Amino acid sequence: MTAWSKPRIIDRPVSRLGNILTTTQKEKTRDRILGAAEQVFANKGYHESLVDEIAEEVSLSKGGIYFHFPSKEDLFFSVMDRLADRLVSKAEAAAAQETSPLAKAEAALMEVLLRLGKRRRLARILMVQGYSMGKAFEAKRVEIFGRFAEIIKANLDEAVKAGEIRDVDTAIAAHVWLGAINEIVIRWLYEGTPQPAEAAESLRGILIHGLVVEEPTR
Amino acid sequence: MTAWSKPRIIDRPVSRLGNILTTTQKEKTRDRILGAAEQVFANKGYHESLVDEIAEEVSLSKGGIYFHFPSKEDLFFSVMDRLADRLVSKAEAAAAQETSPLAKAEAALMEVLLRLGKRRRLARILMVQGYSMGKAFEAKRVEIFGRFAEIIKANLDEAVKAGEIRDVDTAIAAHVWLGAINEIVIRWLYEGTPQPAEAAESLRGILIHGLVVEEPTR
Amino acid sequence: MTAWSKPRIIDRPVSRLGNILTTTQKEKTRDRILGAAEQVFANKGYHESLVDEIAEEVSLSKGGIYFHFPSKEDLFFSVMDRLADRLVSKAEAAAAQETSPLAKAEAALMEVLLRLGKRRRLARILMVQGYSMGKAFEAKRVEIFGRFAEIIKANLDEAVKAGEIRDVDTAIAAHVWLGAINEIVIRWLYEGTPQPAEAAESLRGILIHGLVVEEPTR
Amino acid sequence: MTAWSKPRIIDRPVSRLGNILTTTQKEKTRDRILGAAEQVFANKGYHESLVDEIAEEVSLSKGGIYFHFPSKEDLFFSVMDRLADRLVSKAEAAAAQETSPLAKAEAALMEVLLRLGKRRRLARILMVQGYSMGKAFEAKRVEIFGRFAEIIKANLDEAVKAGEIRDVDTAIAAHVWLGAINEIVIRWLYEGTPQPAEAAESLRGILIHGLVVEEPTR
DNA sequence: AATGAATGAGCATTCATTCAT
DNA sequence: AATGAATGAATGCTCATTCAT
Repeated sequence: MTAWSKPRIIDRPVSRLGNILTTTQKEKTRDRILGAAEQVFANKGYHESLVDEIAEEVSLSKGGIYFHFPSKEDLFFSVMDRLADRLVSKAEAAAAQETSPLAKAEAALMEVLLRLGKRRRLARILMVQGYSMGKAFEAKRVEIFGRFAEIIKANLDEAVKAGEIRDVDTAIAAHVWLGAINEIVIRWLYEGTPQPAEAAESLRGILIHGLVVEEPTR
Repeated sequence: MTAWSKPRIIDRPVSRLGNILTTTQKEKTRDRILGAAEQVFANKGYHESLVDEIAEEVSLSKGGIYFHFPSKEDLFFSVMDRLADRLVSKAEAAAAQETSPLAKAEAALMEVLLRLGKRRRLARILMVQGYSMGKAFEAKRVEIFGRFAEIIKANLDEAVKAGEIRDVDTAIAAHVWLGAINEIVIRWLYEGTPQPAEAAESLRGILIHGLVVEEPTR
Repeated sequence: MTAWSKPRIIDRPVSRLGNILTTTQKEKTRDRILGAAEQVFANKGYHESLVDEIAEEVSLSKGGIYFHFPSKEDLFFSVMDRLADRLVSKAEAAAAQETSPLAKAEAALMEVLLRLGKRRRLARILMVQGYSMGKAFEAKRVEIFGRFAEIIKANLDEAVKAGEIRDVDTAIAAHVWLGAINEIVIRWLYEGTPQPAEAAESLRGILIHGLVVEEPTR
Repeated sequence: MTAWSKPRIIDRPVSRLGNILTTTQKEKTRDRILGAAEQVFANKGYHESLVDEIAEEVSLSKGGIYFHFPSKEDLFFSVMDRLADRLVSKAEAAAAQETSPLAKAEAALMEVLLRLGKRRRLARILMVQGYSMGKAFEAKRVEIFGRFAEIIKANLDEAVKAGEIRDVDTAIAAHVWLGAINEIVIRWLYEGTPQPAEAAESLRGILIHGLVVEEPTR
């Protein structure tokens, strides 16, 4: 935050370089729409959100929305993508902070959990609303979860190579982790407790413990 | 009206035992509707399923459906409940076969996983469609998952007491388990692989391993 | 008219013969819709007619219309067909009154002309509105005109055989006749004059004269 | 605005002759639009043609179109007028080649028929699309047909005076001729056969024959 | 118990037109 | 002269629900 306060990228550097470095007015409006849509969709779900409401939220006419997005459906997808992009970036950044593969995986996981735990809206859209539509939509949720799973899996693979964890099916493990997060977050969303941050420690214990080398006798 | 005033031959068994042992015609129709609805909902999701379609499926008129169920919403809930009831029973039965608490929990979990893995329809409705509606509906999914979580948790609690597993937050553990199942099943639903039965072993390894006593050094 | 006053077909003879002789309630409503649609379409043209208006005209809800017709487009086609059917019947009946082939053709032609000349609504829909839409619709107009042309042509063919008229291309002749009617009626529709009935004599003279073998004295 | 205040080099020839001999840039663009519109309207009909499409066709923005034409409706009218003007000129030129009144009328008629027969686009717009709109538009078609009718009628009147043809109602006769052309062309448009050029001889035979005083030997 | 015709509120999408630049 | 983002009125169609029989 503070870092941003000094040098700033100028809003409309009209240069011969074209749009490479600039954010056009059109893009800004598009972004405002995305923001408003995110809010409305998170609050009311896809079906109960009206294009009119989103338009009102951005102080734009309904037609204005349709100038930027071909359909309500497409708009929803764009919202999901934007959220996922951000979350993936954060998760990757968190992973980059760590050195050991297992720690990287763990960091990514926790980053996602805690971030979802802080932003109900984000959580609602990513975890829940993705299902709210026909077949076409469900695929989107799967796609996005897949992206997260990839990150986790890649690190787990490294961890296996490094001998940090047992030689389990890392793809399944990655989905187990995500599934766990999903469930915890949803439960929080609907029952209000426990907050993801509170559940984090137990969750980490169970998940990590499930993979580490020390073969339990049982 | 007038036609009804005369005595008519009733085609359903009227016994003094009341409805305890008999299945009235009405109940049979209700059940047929439920079955048809289950199919349609599973295939097309709540919003894309039309009451007309369900009616057609049961060879009943739309009005006929409404004689048995007050609303489409209610019908959907009933379908979910019926499915959940059955699944819970199976899970409990599976648990009853085992003796050690951990084994009971594990058995219940696996039963659910494998059963979902065998019936896409069941899985789709329970795992996915529950979200497909407004706020009111989402709660249903949470409620049902809660029932499963309860069973798991109860057994895990016993397992803790028995010293079979570490003293973790069993509520969270239960949800981790369910979340894992959920994710694996959804992935299978959309990507077709791995089949739950195939993933079962890895899954079991990871989840059980995450709880058992043998403290790993890490 | 008067003929109808005595013996009448009963509205709902519920017999074992089923619907063969009866007009069901549904069919009556369908017919009322057709009538209202005919009026609205004739007055305002296809595009400027609203389904709402038609509904209002029949005192039915918009949904009611859609219960009977799958789309506005289909409704319009049905209106055209109904009108064409009637007109074709009349034309055939008129032809049947005559004995010589040429007289038959002539009678059919005149019947159509005069009937259109009496009912602006009929004329507007058949002659003009058929074009009011995309490709799909234009074909309808062509189809209907084709039906009329067939009748004329068939009789002209006979007339040729009978030596009543010259051996011209009867298909073209039939279309010339229809084109002439079309133009006269449209002109009347828009300029109000001359009324088809007034133009009939001149028209007949020109058209028949164009075909007969020798200078007819008539 | 400020930029415009300075004197600028004008790229269009400004002569004292005004616009009589020069075609301004603006007029050229206007013409290009007209050409593109003609194409689009002919292909898709008025309602299904979008201003956007026409704009794209001319490589102009939608706003650009509106700088030259006040409305889509007006643009369509202009297209019709342009086409009609050309066709009228040709018809008149063709008539001027002949000497006898009847031959003049006949020449004009044939010119129109054959020219329409060569250019589907022209035919579609003039014969069919004129109806494609509300009341206001239909009048245009009537107006244009009226112009053609006038030419025919004037010559027929002369022919009557000259004793070439019978003393029929020339207004009606003119419309009969046009109606015949109309129908033949439309039939060709939709059924592809016979081509106007092929039908011309039969058509001429029937129409002329319908007017001439005695059985023409021709 | 069931039918099926009818309701009516609901809504996404279209597109000609405008206007600041 | 031209752009293109934005407007906003317009409207066909859907579908859960009702209700007279």
